[in-house]
Amino acid sequence: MANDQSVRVRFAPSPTGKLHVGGARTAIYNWAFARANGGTFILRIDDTDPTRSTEENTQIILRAMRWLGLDWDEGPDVGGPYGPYKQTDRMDLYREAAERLVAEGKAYYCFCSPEKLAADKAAAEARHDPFQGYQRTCRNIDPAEAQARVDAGESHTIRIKVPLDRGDVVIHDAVHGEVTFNAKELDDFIIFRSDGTPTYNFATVVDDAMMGITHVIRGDDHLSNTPRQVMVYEALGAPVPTFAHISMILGADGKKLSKRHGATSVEEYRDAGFLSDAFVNYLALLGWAPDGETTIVPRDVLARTFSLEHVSKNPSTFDPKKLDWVQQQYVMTMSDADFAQTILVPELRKAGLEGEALSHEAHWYEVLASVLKPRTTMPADVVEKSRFLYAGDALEYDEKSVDKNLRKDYAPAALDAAREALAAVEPWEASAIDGALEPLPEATGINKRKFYGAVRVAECGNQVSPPMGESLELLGRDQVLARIDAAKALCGTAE
RNA sequence: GUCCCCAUCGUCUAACGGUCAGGACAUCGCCCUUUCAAGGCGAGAAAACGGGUUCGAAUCCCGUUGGGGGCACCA
Repeated sequence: MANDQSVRVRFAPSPTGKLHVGGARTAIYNWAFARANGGTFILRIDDTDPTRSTEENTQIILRAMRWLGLDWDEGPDVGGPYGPYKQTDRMDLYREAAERLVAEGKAYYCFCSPEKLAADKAAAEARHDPFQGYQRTCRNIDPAEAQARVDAGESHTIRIKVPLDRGDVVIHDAVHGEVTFNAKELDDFIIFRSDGTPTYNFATVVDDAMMGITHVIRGDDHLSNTPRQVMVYEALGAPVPTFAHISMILGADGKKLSKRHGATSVEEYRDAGFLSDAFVNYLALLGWAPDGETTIVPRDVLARTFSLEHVSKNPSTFDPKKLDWVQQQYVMTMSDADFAQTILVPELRKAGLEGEALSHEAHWYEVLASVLKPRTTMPADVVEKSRFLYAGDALEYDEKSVDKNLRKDYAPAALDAAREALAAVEPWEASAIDGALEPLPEATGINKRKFYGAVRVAECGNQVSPPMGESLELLGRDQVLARIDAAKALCGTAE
């Protein structure tokens, strides 16, 4: 067993599906709690349900955890002193633990058939018995006789023997406080199935006990299982860890988050282009608040300041709009070079606008990054906003924009003035370009909005575009002048 | 049925017996402005209900209602 000084926590997903947002938040809290307390974060794969667990899902979960940036100190791939870290590799341990409990009289063999169990339960229901658990039929079979029946090959399960004098079970939950379960509710539940595999409530506790887990941070849905698990800890003679049951994550309709609410798995958010920092930030703050003000908590701050005291008891609704906002906050803190390298260029390549060999110098992408950054939430947003830069002479004009900005009597004069000024700008860079254009509306007597509107549509093909100076700088003087010439032809069609 | 959990703006939340119930997202308005953003300023918006306890309750207690979860040889 681990020494009881240091914090040891674990995240133990079942590989029966992808890692979903609720699980991700549980993982984040466990990780952050370990880091904030100088403890150990363990990843364990709870795959005792062989029919639903797959190796593929395990790999998907590991990949998702890595993407989230939640590094684990012990786990299936990195090993550790308390391995193995996959329940299917620990079957012998469960068997030994169960047999030890039987030998110590803390568990017993049960030979009741599923049919008898069902009948007992129906009878209890019929007489409105408040106790609907196992009737303890096999509890008093003589151990020697029971062993003989087992040896003879009779089908059996193993049940925990809840002490008759065990009083109410009181759980000290770090987020819920004291939770009391009535002793009468406890029944002698099955810890080992007739097929020789352990049940979840048993395997988990054996693992948590053997791995020296000090704090069990998990979903609310396990709260009602906790007294059962406490029985196992006590039978095992192991210290009961501190529990922290965190609430569930709901969809906008207040129902448990599911497919019909949209993306539910971590990898869907990754594929959509969310920054893992932003995603972790958002999830961490869904149900945890360091104070009433803070909205941005970078991962390293989370790892330093997370505490269970501030975890909320109420279920929280997943709000995609706020996730978007957090994402944008993170995007805006990126440097131009970083944005260019990690978001802009990859997206341009994905869209086929750039090939493996880049068409411009690094500086060009940084200028583009600087204007696109405050206009970007998702990485893919940059593509449409950059397209005009790659159109060359085949620029597509937005019909409505042309109508409103070029097919006007003032447009030719505006374009002529702009062309003359732009032909002479030195050096060819944003501030000089803006400086050269700036006096022209007044000089030509054309309203500012109209003037810039004409130039904008001529250069970008649309009345909505990134800022003028940078756009023209990126286009290059030759292309800028060529587009003005091309646009003048469009002006001619004015009525 | 039974046990357990939960209940502050639309959403995430702050406060931990005394505040005009604060912040953030979203919404709306204004400002900035050559478009779109970004940014700045501002507005509307909350204690589920009913009883107690207390000089005083969002905060403590009880009940009701409403949501959620467990009660499996699922995890």
